[in-house]
Amino acid sequence: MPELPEVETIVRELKAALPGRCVLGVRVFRPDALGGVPVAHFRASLRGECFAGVERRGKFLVFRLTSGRFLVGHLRMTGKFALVSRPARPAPHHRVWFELDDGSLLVFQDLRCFGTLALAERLEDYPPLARLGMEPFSRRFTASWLAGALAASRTPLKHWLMDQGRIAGLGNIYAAEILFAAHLSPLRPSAEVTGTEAARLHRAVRRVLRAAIGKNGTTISDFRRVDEKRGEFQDFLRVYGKTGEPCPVCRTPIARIRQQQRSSFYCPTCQR
DNA sequence: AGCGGAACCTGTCGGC
DNA sequence: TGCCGACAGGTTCCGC
Repeated sequence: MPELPEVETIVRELKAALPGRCVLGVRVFRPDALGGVPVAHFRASLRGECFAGVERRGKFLVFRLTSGRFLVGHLRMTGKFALVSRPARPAPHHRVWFELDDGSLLVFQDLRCFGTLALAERLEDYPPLARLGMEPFSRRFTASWLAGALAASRTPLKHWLMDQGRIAGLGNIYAAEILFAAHLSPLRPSAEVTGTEAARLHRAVRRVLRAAIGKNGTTISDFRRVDEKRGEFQDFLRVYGKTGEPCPVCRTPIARIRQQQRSSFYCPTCQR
């Protein structure tokens, strides 16, 4: 589910509600969400903690706690955070409850159980975060940086864009949409991208992500915002999931291929 | 360096 | 109706 725009949407909504709230209690219904950390330790560490802030790094959610420590979450395919009033019992996919001091509940739920929660003393000590590459909205993400980074690899563009160690936050949907916007084939070896094309790709990355954030992300089947509302960017997708439908620019049927065990969607005419 | 495959786990959908 | 395979927004690890 969640790529950068969906995580950004959730972070913005949590940021509006969570800072200042404190954790009265933690209930863990699915211990494997904790990446091997013993449940007792996780609960004891968080009880009494207060939220100071919520940020996004790549597709990770970073909860800054008043003690100076961090709770770091990754939603993988089907994870969600929701702020709800406390139900009598956990819903089927509820994994962890954080009971807050205003009577509300921060719920981590995850149908497929790929998502993770972790505690970190310092962010740089948490390897999954340390491995991440460039933030697309960082000032250091420039067309010339992109051109140089692309030149260093021959991997196909689609795969290149989804490599979190290069640019952090792009997944299968937005890699496809960005390549369509940039008129570049997902199959193109990254080192063969010219300077002009790299500049086009750079603009497309920011333009597509900004548009998707503006529409609160993409809900294909089960992405939900913090308040259970759906995103709206699915109505603006141009190639993702559109196999056989006419390209919005040239009417060529959108093609679907397999790359790195993932589906890629593109227009064979517009994207070269 | 880069690729294919498998693994983690659950649910849905289409075909027969 | 039922069974079976394919597929799903992600990441990591292993072998070639």
